[in-house]
Amino acid sequence: MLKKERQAYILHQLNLHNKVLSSGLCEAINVSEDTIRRDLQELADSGKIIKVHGGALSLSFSDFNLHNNNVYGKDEKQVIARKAIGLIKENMVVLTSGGTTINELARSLPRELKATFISGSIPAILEYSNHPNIDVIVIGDKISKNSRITIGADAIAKIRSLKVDLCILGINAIDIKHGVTDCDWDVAQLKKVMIDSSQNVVALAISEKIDTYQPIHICPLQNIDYLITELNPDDERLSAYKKMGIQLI
Amino acid sequence: MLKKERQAYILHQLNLHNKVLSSGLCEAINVSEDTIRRDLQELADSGKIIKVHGGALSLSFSDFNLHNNNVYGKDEKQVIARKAIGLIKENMVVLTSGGTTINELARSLPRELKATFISGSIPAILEYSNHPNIDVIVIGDKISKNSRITIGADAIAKIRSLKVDLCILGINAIDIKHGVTDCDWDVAQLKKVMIDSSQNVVALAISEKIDTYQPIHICPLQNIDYLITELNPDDERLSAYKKMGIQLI
DNA sequence: GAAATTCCTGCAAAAACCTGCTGAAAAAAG
DNA sequence: CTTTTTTCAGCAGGTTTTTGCAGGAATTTC
Repeated sequence: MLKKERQAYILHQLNLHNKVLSSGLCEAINVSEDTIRRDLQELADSGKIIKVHGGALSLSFSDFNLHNNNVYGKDEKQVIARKAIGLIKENMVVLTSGGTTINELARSLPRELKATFISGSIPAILEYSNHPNIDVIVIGDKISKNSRITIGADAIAKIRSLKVDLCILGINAIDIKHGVTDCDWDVAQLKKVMIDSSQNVVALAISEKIDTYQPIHICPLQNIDYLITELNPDDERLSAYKKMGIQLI
Repeated sequence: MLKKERQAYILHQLNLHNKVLSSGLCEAINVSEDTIRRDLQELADSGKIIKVHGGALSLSFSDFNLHNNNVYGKDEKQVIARKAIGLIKENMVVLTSGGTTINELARSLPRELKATFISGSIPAILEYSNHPNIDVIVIGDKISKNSRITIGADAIAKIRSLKVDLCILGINAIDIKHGVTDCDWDVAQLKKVMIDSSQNVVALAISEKIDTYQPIHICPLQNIDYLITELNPDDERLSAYKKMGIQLI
């Protein structure tokens, strides 16, 4: 493994977990601890990381004002992201919505995964396009300031013209009676079309959104193939959804 | 195997695997390691790859952390950005290309400016969408890893359907004889269409790109209305362009 | 305060790099 | 069609980078 490559790997790990251990890295990359130390030293000298005894910390650890750190429920979302990644197979075409859970997913994609991602979410696109093996297709239209995704007739028409393998939605609310619901009309329209254009639909939600609902209807539960939360699939809070035929992960 | 052929092979391998080893290449192509080294050197000089000790990496490796911080010629680009902002009037619709100069422009836009920006450049879009008073319209299509802009037939068709007030291009090379030129075919196509769809065209270039040219033609000097560099408009290096009727800023 | 890590310094071997040179091949000129 | 010029690939040498290791200093932890 080349030096730059190693350092990129370290930075990536650091973005993901906010900390790395020298010991862990030299294990993972299979080089001597001295080499890791020197890499960390270099990265620290160029101001990309904060070196500490035994490893290093990400910069965003200190200035906790930065975007990805104060995401609400970050740990849960990382768990969800990891589970969702398991559903993405080689060379799939995947359509994703916006939202912080999706961003977490985008950031955690393994380097070696080859796939095509289609999205209108600016933060997600940015993450996807950092990945070397992922083709990214952008849904164009006007950007909605709140949600940082493209919305409008063009976006909807474009999505409608697709037929992809997998659709991964970060959802705002789901319950037995109303199905999947949302609070933003434009976003809801988009999600509807995304569901129609996909073979399989995956819903990502942290557990506190389970059994809640919002004013705008997106789809009934029948349209959802997988529901991913940070909970164990056997958790009783999810049993009702299992009965509806949704696969829990 | 010819030189061009070899280099094409290297680029191909690089697109495929994101890294190549000098040793591996000289094995595969069956030439001496020096030859490979010289090829890599050339490709690196023309900015197509990133050369590292032991081989080379694809451009998509350049982590955006590095992108934001040590942009080459950053100070000059900030000067250019400030000048360019002077051309943007209230409620204008502005089409912008990609490139680090444009990113600098996007970052420097005054908070109170109300306008609509249209672009396919991911970093630029991100900056625009941080601004409170700017409407952002995204040109959708597949993302080119090298340039981080959307390219393709959809993007071109979309741009062709527009007619905007101002088009701001970060340009790669300009000289009296060839006009505006570039080294990336896809990018050149986009810029051509952007120029056609705009009332006025502004070219941004740091002075060292003045009087240079690249293989792919974009437009003759007649199509350019304004040329902005970090130099004083009266600088003698620019006088030839003034004579051609281009307004210098 | 002692044991265990981790860190730093210097060193040496291996790998990769650069420079200048040479002869061969291709391109341009006559 | 020949001569000249230019470009190209390989080689020799000397230099730099990278990496792992050893031994001692510094830091953490219990």
